[in-house]
Amino acid sequence: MADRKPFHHGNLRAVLLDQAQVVLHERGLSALSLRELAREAGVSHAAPRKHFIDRDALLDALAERGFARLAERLRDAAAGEPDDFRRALHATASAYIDFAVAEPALLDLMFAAKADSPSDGVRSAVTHQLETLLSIGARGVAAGAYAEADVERLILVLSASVQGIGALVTSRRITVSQSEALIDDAVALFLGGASTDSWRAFADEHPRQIWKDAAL
Amino acid sequence: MADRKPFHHGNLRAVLLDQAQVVLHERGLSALSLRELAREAGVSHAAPRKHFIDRDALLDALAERGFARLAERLRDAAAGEPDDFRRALHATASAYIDFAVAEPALLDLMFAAKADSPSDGVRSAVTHQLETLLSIGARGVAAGAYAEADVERLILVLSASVQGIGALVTSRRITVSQSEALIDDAVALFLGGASTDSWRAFADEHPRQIWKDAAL
DNA sequence: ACCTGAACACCGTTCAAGT
DNA sequence: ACCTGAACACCGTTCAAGT
Repeated sequence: MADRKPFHHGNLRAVLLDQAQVVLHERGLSALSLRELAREAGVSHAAPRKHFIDRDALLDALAERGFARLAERLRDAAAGEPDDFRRALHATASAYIDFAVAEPALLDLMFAAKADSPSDGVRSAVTHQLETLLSIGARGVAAGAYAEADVERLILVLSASVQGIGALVTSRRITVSQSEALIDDAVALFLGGASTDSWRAFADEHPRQIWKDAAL
Repeated sequence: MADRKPFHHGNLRAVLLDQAQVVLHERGLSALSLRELAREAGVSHAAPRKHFIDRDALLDALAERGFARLAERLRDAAAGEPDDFRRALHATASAYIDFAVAEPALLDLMFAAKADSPSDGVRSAVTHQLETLLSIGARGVAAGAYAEADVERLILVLSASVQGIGALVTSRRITVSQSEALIDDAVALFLGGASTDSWRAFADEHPRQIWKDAAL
C-alpha cells in the first residue's frame, strides 16, 4: 500500500541525527558509524554524504544539538527556583551533572579537543548556552551576591568548575553522590568568595574586558 | 652488521607506547591505529596483541602515563614557589593549563567518559596525582588559608575548576590568554571563599567523610 | 614467550552513474 | 537535488602456525 520511496525526501538528515544520538547514548562514540546509520535508515552508505561531508560533520551536529538540549535544561532548572538565588544556582549545577550522568558520551563530544575552530553551528549553540548561563548569573546581582561587572567572569569560573566536576563523574573518578557533595561545596565556595572584600579588591585590580569578543 | 631481529626482545611495549604518544600529540586520537604502530615498529600487525589486548588497553596505558607526567609537572610547578602559597597554587593551575594546551588529545583521553570502571593502572596513576595535589593543598593549612579538615574537598573543587578551564581551552571555547585570566580569577575566588565565615559554617554543617574510600 | 600471515568483518571516502 | 553501487585503502580482531 504505502510507497516507501519518498520516506527520506528531505528529512534524511534528521533521521540520521536522531539515530546517531541513540547510538551515542547506548553504545558510545566508537560504535557510531555512518555506514550503520545509513543501513538503519534504509539508504545506501553514500547517501549521508549529501547531509554530512564526513563523520566529523555529523559529530559537530550532534554536539550542537547537545548544547541546545543542555541549555534548555539549565534554564528550566534555574526557573524552578525563582525565589532563592542560591537554590537556583545549585539546581542549575545539579542539572548539569544530571546531564553528564545521562549522556556521558555526548558531553565528551561537546568538549572534545578540536584541532580547528568550532563550526558556526557549534559556536552559536555555545554562545546561546553562555547567554543562558549569564542570564541566570544576572539574578545574583539583584540578589546582592556580587557586582554586575563581575557576572561574566564569575559565571565562567563556576561553569568551568561544574564542567570539571562533570568530567570527574563521566570518567568514573568520583561517584554520583560524591559529585553532589562537590557541587554543594563549589556553590558555597563560589558565593562565599564572590562576596568577600578580597575578591572585590582583586576584581577591581584586574578588570577583564576580553569576554565580549571571545571565541565563545 | 647489526642484527635487527632481537630489537624487540621485551621492549616492544615501550616502543609502541612511545610512538602512540607521538601520534596522539601530532595527529590526534582518531589517527591512532594499532596497525600503523606495528608497521612503524617493524613488527606484524598482530604482534601488539601480546602487550595490549585491544585498542582500549593501549589508550588506558597512554592515559596512565599522562597522569604520571601531569602529576610530575604539577609537583614541580608548586615546588618552584616554596615561599608563597598563593603563587604556588597559581603556578600549579597554570602548569595544568600548559599541559592541556600542549597535549589536548591526551588530556581528552585521560578524562574520556568510560562505560566501565578505570583499569588498575589508571586508578593508581589517578590516586598518585590526587595525592600530589593534596600535598600541595596541605601547604594552605600551614599558610593559614583554610582548615586541615577541608583540604580534600577544597582541593577537589579547585582541581575540578582547573580541569574545566582546561576543557574550555582544548575545545576552543576560550583562548589561552582568556584561560590565564580565568585561572587568576578561580584562584582568587577559591582562596577568598575558603577563608570566609560563611564557608566555615557551611563546611561544619556538611562534613564529608566519603573521599577516603573514593573510586579516585 | 613472542611473533607471523592469512582471513573475517567491518570502516570512511570517492566518484561515475542513475532518477 | 538526492541517491546508488562499485571501488579503494584502510581498520580491529582472531587464530593456526612458526621459532
